[in-house]
Amino acid sequence: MALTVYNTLSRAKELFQPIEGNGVRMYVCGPTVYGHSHLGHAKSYVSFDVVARYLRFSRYAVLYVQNITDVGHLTDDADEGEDKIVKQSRADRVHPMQLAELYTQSYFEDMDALNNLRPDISPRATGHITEQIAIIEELIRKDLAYEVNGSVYFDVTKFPGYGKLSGRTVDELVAGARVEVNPDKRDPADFALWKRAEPGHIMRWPSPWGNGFPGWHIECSAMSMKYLGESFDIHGGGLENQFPHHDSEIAQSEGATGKLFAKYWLHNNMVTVDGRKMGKSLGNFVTLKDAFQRWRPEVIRFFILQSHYRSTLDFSAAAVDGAARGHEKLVNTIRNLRDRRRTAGAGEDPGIEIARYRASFIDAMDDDFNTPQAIAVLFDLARETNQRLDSGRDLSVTSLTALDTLFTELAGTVLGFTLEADGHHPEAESDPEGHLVDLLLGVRAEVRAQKLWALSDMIRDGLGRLGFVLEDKKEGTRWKRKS
RNA sequence: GGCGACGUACCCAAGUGGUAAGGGAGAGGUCUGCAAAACCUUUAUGCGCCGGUUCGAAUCCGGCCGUCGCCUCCA
Repeated sequence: MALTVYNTLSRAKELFQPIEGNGVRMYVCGPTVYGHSHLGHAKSYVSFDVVARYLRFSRYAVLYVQNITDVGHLTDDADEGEDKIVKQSRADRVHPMQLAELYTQSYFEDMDALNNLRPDISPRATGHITEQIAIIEELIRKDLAYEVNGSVYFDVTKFPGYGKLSGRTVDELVAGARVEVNPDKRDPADFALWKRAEPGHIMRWPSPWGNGFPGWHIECSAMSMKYLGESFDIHGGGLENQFPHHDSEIAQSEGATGKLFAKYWLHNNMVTVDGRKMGKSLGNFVTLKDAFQRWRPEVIRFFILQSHYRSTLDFSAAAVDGAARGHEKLVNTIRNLRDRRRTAGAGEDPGIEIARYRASFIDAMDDDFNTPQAIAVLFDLARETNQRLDSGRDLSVTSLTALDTLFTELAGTVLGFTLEADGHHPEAESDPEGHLVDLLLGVRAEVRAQKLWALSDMIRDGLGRLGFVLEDKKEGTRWKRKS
């Protein structure tokens, strides 16, 4: 089977085929940095991280660009529209660039914690004003845009396909318009490419139309085409950005170049709370920094990947707790496997069909990145692995290593899980706390040899209260930190 | 009003024509001094409701009910 992806442009799953050879050029709409990232951001960027990881696993040469929007994201398109970063920076009494810097760093911190690989390029919108102006000039030259009072608007009536991504027509847009019509616009559906800066507006750049700042949509066109070329393979982003953002990107880019902009459009669905979208408007969002207080970042990642990227994911503490237990089961399996391998010799082969599991996993991922299905394969593999480990048979170090490699490849390389227990790593023991626990366990082993169970349980309960979980095995006692 | 999704067990969640994955929780059991971990058994004659097509439908078609998203900013 080959990789198929759901393309929003055709509203169907299509066979994935890069425009040129083996290279995949991929652009994903990054965050507007005026606040800490929340679970919704995590779903989007974990999803596309897995897309990039899986493409690389499938031997494509991926160039992944994800922008940082640090200017120009208007609260609306009317003249009252305000730059969200400017607005927040005024509230916080800091320079807009200071605010953008703070939340850019916060964003990377959170994404690193989630084990998302860094994009190959993370361009900033403010660093690409020249490129944005160039596109706007080209659009004016082609009569697809017009200047009014120092602002420039895209004329949607001149671009016949406007709305093709979201399946809208200009007529429908006008009929349902909820925004007061800006008198500068020729058509109510026209959108801003460049806005005149009012006196006192800090974020401003010189342009052929006077001092101003870029509109929201143009930065993605500028940065994607600069680094990926006029036509590239994948454009990703959140579902809610289909319109107007992505339709406008298509109009600007294809209007300027006359070429296909992006071949495949991938959109991830929303995180909901009690069935309602988690977002800034409703104020019902959970920041990642808060979530990480309660759950390990890897658990959040696991929770996200247990649903499909195109499905909504309903957040509740109970649901994440459930995911945490499932995640722990996989962690325990890896631990069981590695513990056994340390003492294994030239035993027998357990007869687990590694190739079959690998193929099932790939089938799932090939089907539009079906990570819930892929994780189900991992659970099946985990059950069979534990069965063999419990069977009492003497398993060979070779076969155990092969299983470990399989887990590391599928769960680790592709899905981005380390699946390491948070605690005892006998090979690399350098933390004093660990040595103290080991010391206590040595004492407890003596106590247990004398069958002084009350004393033994006292140590176990006491360590339990301090956050250490003990497991008495035939080979000795094992411990880990509570997750 | 327009456009688009979704509704699967107590919870989360796959499954787009062939007789309901996986995880959590619950119940019972094996192992254990007891736990923990792991394993085994078990938990939806049914996939919002009503019709239709078909040998066969959670999956296709029609209607209805409900929830949500987009049409202003949001991943």
